[in-house]
Amino acid sequence: MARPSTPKLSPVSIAKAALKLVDGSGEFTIPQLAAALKVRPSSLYNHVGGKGEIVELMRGEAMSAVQVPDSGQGDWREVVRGIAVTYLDSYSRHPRLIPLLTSHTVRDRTTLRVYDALAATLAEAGFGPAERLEAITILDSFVLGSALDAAAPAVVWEADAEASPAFRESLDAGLTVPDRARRTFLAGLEILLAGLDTLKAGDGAR
Amino acid sequence: MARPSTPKLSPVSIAKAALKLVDGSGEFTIPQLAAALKVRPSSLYNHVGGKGEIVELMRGEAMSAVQVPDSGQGDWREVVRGIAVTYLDSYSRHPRLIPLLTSHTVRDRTTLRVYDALAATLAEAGFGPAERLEAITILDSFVLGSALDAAAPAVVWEADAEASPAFRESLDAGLTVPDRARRTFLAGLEILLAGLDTLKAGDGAR
DNA sequence: GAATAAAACGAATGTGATTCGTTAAATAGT
DNA sequence: ACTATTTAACGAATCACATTCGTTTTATTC
Repeated sequence: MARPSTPKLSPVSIAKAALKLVDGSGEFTIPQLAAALKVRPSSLYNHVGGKGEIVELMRGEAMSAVQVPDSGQGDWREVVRGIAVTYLDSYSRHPRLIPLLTSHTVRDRTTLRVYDALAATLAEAGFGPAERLEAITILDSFVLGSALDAAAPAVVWEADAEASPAFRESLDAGLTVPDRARRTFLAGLEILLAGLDTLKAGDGAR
Repeated sequence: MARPSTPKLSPVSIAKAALKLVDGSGEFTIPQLAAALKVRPSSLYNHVGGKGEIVELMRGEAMSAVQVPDSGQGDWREVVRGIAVTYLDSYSRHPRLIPLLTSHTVRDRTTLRVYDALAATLAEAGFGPAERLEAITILDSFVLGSALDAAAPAVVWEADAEASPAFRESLDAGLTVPDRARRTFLAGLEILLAGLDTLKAGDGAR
């Protein structure tokens, strides 16, 4: 009952268990988590600093899958598209986690690596410094927003009695589409990729 | 001490006080809120159902500023642009509120009105039902993501030692730009507006 | 003017996050 | 091998928060 031969806990195992809870119910509590790990709540504090740190560990766990290409061969659009899709996918694997992450958006190593890769790719494609930042911000906003939308659809997905005909009709037509969120994301991404050139031609740092 | 001549509370006053707390510290608790209103915590429950409902009221309060045009005169881009900008602005007035909203799905009149207006405008512009939903989702994702980015800057706004040259250069060039977040949002919005036509030409309901 | 509803309060409950002291097992140092 | 130290579990205790309930007093309604 005191110290076991082989530790029952570790930061990673805690993060994984917490992630499973969040995937299931959208939230987690320390007692729940402890129960899932067959441990008393206080035991967790021998491995992690607190609930906030557990959230950070979950972020790391969810982002660990993101791989960025070695940079710069082929069309820049190809590279950026690949990064954006991977990025969204790793969010989408744990949709209910996203609301927890948005509370204190700390950027970790993985995320920074993504920005570096994007910046390098865009630089090579002829984007100036300020234009790069603009392009990255736009892409990032869209990915994050899309992930959020997939997690907790901004629209009530039932045709309310109060919705206008034009809108209800859209809901009826759109909701049957499988993989809707992802398809829509891809469509939006294409539009952005096609249009980012205008930044280049534009006024630079303004 | 019992029932006062003139009520000290109302749903709106509660929402406003809560909004003030959130604007300040990014969160709010019932005791805090009660203290700010010079009232005991339990008194709040005579006016609102619980903390979740207070969050919904805050959403309504933040959205109350959004005005949607009567629909359909002038270029649809003009109308959509106007809605998107107002939408972002009302989020941006209360940046720290956004994380609280993302947990919960929307059921708010005001917000629904915005979607209705968008749907009507796009319908008139020749977008089919499914295409409308796609366009709305894309725009909404971008606005929400941009608001989040403005709230808690996605990038660590100091050139980390670890950042690549291409990225650091971008930071140096971009961070001096005043009103950066908003300008970038407008640039991205233009790209989306210019590109949404491709959805129309596209495959419709697929 | 009596009955009812509204709006404040205080007390109490239940749960969650966190801290601390204790204990026993593993590990390191000699 | 023996001792000292660290590690990792536990239980008890604390504090804060969200919420409920019963009570009281004041408005409002009939």
